[in-house]
Amino acid sequence: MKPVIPSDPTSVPVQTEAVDAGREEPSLHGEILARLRDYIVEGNIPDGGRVPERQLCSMFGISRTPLREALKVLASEGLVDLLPNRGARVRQLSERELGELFDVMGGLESLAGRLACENITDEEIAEIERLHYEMYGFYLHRDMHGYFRINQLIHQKIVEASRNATLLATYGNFAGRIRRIRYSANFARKRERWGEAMREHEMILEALRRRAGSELSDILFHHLRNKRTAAIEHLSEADAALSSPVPA
Amino acid sequence: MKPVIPSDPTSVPVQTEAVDAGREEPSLHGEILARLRDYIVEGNIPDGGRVPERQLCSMFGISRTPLREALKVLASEGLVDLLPNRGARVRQLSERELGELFDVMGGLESLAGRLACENITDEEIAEIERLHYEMYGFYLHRDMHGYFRINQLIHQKIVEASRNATLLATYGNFAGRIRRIRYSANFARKRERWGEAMREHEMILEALRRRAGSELSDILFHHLRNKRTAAIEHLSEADAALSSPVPA
DNA sequence: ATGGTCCATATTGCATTCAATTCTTTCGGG
DNA sequence: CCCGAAAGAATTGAATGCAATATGGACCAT
Repeated sequence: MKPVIPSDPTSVPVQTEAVDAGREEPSLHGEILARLRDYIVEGNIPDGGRVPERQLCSMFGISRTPLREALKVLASEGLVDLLPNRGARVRQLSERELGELFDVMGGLESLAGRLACENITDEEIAEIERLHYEMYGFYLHRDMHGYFRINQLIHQKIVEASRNATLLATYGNFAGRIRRIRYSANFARKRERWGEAMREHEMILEALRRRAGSELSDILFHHLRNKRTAAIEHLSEADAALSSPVPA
Repeated sequence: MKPVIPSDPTSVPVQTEAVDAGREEPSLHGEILARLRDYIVEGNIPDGGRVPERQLCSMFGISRTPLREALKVLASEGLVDLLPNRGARVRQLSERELGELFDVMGGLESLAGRLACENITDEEIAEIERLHYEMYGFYLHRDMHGYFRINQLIHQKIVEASRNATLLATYGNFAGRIRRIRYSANFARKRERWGEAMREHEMILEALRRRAGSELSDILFHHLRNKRTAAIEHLSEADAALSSPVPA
């Protein structure tokens, strides 16, 4: 008889099944998917550029199968286009699609704001207030980088306060698709837009304090609408400058 | 010589590449993906049931590779869960997740209504009016099946009128995830809810006529909220009846 | 009889392989 | 000198193969 003692108490088999909050994927495929997504979102491949299967395989040290699986997923997420027999290209957003994305983001944030008003705690509001004033500081100092960082954080916090994991995941998805666009330089020429955005954020905070769902919903949508307009104007100008580098 | 006349004006070669509205995927993988998704959405596999790779392979007459790719995509869409080394299971929605889904749907429809007010044509409104009264007829005759069919069509038309292909695609995605739940029998016990829903639809139509975006947005959200409540109550009752078939 | 261990089977994850399509280069003609 | 065609190289899409892990059942000990 060999009283096979169950290894030892410290290596208790963790219950990876009953996790319902956020399902984990410790598989190779999952890791590759995340890494490839980051790689693309971070802009390592130019807009419309090919996604070199073979090269990425050796880069990640894997075979083509898991990479191709990841590509299919990224295609369904809208990050890349899959041209039959011609490989994957990082999807370049037309002006129209960019506008559509911003509107959907607006809808999601609008929803998030409404739900947040139902569920947010006083502590979370206090935290957002803190961030708000921090952001205001960056605004006063004209620190665009700091401003945007906190700005994203505030929006993120609101979505988290909605207590809706599905919404959070969807929001993250679309945020990734937009993040490829560098709209950080938006306020470079449009100072007044920056002030406007700051005022909108005042309204957001104020509505959140009152937990006025419908109002916050409206404010957030229009906030994103304005963001959209600014982003598209910025993009158009950039395009125009590119197509005619030396205007007469 | 053969004066290759450009066929004829009716069969102009369609540009399948420059299509930005809805990109096509004529590949085998794309077809399998669509077929498998339908297969699951239509409920051919029980909730939480295994998705038999090999069996489906022979069923579709393909090898495992494209099927596995499709499964990865369906997992990212939230239709199935991928357990490492243990295969795919059709995702069973907890009550909480179902509620989350309904809320997100509410957010999307809310957005769609707002955008629709900006873009809808008089003809489209007239079409929705027609559908509305047709649905009202089904309501009067207590024809639930007909009612639900037109109901879905109206919501679909509103989303289409938003002129936002991204939103339309996302909406379809979530609709598929919910469609597995049979909530057709919702009004069976709750007649008053049916009347309430009908009144909400009156308000929807009325706001749409006036193109009152914010209002319609609000109405649609609350409409979906009520749908959500009804669906979850229905589900809970069904569960309760299942766990204690013979109440004392 | 019950609980646990061990082994055979089945299934999964990934790598490799092969056919098919596309891209590139080179050659010939105008 | 430029353009077009054709062959070769490279890349993609899908099938198959193999190692690793999970599943199911028989067997043994208590």
